[in-house]
Amino acid sequence: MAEAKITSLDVARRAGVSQSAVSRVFSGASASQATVKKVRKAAEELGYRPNILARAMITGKSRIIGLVVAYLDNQFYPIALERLSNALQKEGYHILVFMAPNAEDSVDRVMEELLDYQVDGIVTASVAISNDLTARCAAAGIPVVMFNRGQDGESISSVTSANYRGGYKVAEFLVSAGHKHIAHIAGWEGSSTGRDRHRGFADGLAAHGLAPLAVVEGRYDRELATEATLKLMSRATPPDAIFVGNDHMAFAVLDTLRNRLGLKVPEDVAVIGYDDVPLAAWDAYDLSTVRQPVNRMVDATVETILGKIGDPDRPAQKIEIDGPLILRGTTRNPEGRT
Amino acid sequence: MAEAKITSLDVARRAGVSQSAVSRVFSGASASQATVKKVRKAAEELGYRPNILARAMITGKSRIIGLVVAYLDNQFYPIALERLSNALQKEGYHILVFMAPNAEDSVDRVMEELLDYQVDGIVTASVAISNDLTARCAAAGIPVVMFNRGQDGESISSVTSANYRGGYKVAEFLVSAGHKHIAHIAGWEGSSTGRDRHRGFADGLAAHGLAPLAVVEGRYDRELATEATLKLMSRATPPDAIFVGNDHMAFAVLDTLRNRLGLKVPEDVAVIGYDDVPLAAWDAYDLSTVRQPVNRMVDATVETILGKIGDPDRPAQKIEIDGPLILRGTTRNPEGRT
DNA sequence: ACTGTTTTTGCATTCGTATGCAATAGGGTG
DNA sequence: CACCCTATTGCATACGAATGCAAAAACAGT
Repeated sequence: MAEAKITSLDVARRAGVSQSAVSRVFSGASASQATVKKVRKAAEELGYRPNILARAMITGKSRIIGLVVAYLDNQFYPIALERLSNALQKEGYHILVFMAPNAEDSVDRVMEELLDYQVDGIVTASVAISNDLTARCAAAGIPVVMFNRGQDGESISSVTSANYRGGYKVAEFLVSAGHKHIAHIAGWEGSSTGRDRHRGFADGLAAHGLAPLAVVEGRYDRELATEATLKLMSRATPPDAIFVGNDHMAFAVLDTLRNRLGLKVPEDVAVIGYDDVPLAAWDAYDLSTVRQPVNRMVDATVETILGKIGDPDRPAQKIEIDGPLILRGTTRNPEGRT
Repeated sequence: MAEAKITSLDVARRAGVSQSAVSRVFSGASASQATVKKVRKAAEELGYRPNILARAMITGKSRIIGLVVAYLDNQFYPIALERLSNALQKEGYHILVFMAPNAEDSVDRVMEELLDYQVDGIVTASVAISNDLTARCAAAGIPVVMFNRGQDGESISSVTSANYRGGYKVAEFLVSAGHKHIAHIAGWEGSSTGRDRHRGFADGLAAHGLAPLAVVEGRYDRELATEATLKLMSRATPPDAIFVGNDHMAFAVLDTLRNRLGLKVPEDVAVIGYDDVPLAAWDAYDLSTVRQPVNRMVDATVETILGKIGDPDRPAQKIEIDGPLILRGTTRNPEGRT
């Protein structure tokens, strides 16, 4: 059990050079061919690898990005995480994960811990952060990007899909398909994402002189979505179409409609979700939905955060990426449309 | 824009004590009531928080656990990750995520990077590691726990469910339900998990004088599972029951049977999966499956890794946790059984 | 060959915190 | 009040790598 801690000094000695030479070889600074070769050889033989933490202390760059996320049971997030991690890994960064139990202030507490780790940047997913915290991060010079969530204020970057337009598209489509009684099981009014989809949807209906038959908040939760569905369908005039705030809830809605209520989708009720997670394309659900282009959202997130790390003066950006309506089996197509 | 880096020295000056005093207050060493109060106050006012990386350099403990994982689209893993992260967070540890693109040697490369971060321990999920690497970690004194995967050799800890028994149970159940032509869409013979389930299953059938009708490797992949299903069902004698290596594939199998082939489950074919991910309980699939008790597996993982961090001499443990067969709608019950 | 220029190199210091050691203060006892 | 023991405190150093600076070496030009 050789508790071998091999340091740059060990390598230096073996290669017959100074510690600084070793450092320069491994941090890509200038060094002569000869030393590079000697150092590489010695390092190889000793199994030396630079200590990232020590390096971080000097340079002030830890090459760690903190990710704050509330839950991973909605398939959208693990997939985003996977992509994000891969993309960052390619740039030499890694993700330190922090779960933020939904409570509001827990996010702040968790973010403080995050700062203790001297992360180079923070990505928050499906989570809101206090202005106080935002300011703290800005003061500490740590870029923050909100993923799939926006927030007021100039200073904070965010990457979302075009939620307002998405909601609007859904409304237009459902109207054009001849639906008259259109309900909405909303996400959560406390989230920009949910609000924007809702607003776009309502405006889209209004443009055709309609209004939502009813709006119930589902808070991105299966249970609540199930209840909402039951409630909606037991109305005197039940909806003939339901726009659901995200796919995760839409699956619960479909389960409820088909199995619990024995209804036909889309004949009795049409359903449209939001996200287009992989599961939406599986036969069992075959859900029509608005796609959030995860890859492009992730790319934009990486680009934004790394950009800001590289140039702290870069202003905050609010990026919105448009995604198409994906029509599958839970909607019926309007006349003359494919 | 006050690029404020507040250090323990700043706090010390403001509190009128030495830097060591501040350090002792924050690292829980002994200090008088008076100093603790003064330091706390000064720290509060300045917004001081200890720099974990600097601390890590001295103590050699980073309070970071590396997680190596290959993919997150099988719901089992994000959920395990969520639980794991929460459990570790409670103990003051955090997870640094490394995606290991499936290729064999990429795991090793990724683990090397991991070591650069001076992690206190490593958890690998659904991934195998070379003996060389195992040795390196042992030499560096870094505990490794394999989650949901075992490996030969004394020196490496692992936490799995009782896969052999699980496979065995499935066989017994299917036999008792009167099935005669039982096929297996296996996981991956390169994984202990897949092998054990397969072996248990085969032995279980053998105990009743039966043998699998056919075994096809699905490699935990939807596409392959779909192909396998088509292939199985086009045989002269198609199976009347299929045991699928995990739920993720089983969903593809169900989609194929029901939608593509128009068959009835369980009337025409019964299906049993493995894992019991949340989705298995959703109405659209309602999949009978063997439960892997994620919570207990995660608890065992945390306990093992932290235990080994606390006491490096603790021997490696191979923990197996038994999980029940969960009967839902994709199997028909044998006579006289609930 | 000599001077001027550029590249390489080593020395010494730095990052922010923890900790062994010695000095000091505090507290109790007779 | 002297004495001893213990609890606190500050000083100085260490962790491992990066970097400014100056010395040394390599190179170029005439």
